[in-house]
Amino acid sequence: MPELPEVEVVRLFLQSNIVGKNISNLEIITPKSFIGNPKLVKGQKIIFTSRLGKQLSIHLKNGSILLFHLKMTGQIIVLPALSREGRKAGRVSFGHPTKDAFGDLPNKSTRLIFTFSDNSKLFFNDQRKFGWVKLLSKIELTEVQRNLGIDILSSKFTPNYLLNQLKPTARPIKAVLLDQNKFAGIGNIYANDALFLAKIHPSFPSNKLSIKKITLLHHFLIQIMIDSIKSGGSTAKDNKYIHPDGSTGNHQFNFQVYQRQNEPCLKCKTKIKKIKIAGRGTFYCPKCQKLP
DNA sequence: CTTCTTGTTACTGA
DNA sequence: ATCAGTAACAAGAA
Repeated sequence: MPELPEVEVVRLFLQSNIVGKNISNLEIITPKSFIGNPKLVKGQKIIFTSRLGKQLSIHLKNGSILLFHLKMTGQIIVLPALSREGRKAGRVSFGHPTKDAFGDLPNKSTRLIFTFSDNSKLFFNDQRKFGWVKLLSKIELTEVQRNLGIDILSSKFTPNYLLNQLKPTARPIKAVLLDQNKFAGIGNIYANDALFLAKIHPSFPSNKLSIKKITLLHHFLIQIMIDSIKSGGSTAKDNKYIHPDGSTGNHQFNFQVYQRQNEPCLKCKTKIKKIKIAGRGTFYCPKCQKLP
């Protein structure tokens, strides 16, 4: 569920809240969630964060990188050294379950716990265990990300790049937009809504789009990512996305067609349809997004 | 009980 | 070899 905007909102939070901290401990509750040698993160200082598509990097002092992929239900939650109760009582919460907006932590979905030297903590929660954290060298990071396409917010994502990626295939445009090897960061929410904004039918053959439509699509893809980041990302139905402080995003209130099947189109009142493309739920307005 | 959902990868078949 | 479709993964909701 977390797509480019959600991962970017999390990154911005981490950039201003955990950079400079030292990792004093890493507790692995679910082994499959962590790939690498956990001993190598201990004592490491966090230098900066970065993001490519849906992947979030935390760069450590020794040059290695903690790479996060939240997949569908991953969460990153940062708790200050003192819990709310702890602050009230003047006690340190260390060693005890910590209560907050999201309930007790660690909880059933907690897979990893990073503890910092100031006793604040970072929890990696992931209900379905599809997400992961990898400890990588710079070379390994390059290798892992070698096949990822251009990030939508990169200056290299130009109308011409979009055109070149759409040209070689007649697959439905929506399926092509979801291909992370072509474009890093687009997921189901923003693929559906960007196509609506550009008035393109999700089944339209990728290689048959006009230059005009491609230019429009390029504009709206960037626009929707920026708008969503400003709104704190999308906390949707059945979506586990929250900010690291436990608050929710607000872009779900701006959904155009995503998860709005049978509701009226915001532009023409026509009932939004739901179909399946490449095995994924696909939402569109049959009047605003016509096939030729 | 079964079916559906999601992002990504591995696999399968054309 | 290349491309496209789908099972698999996990857990919970409907």
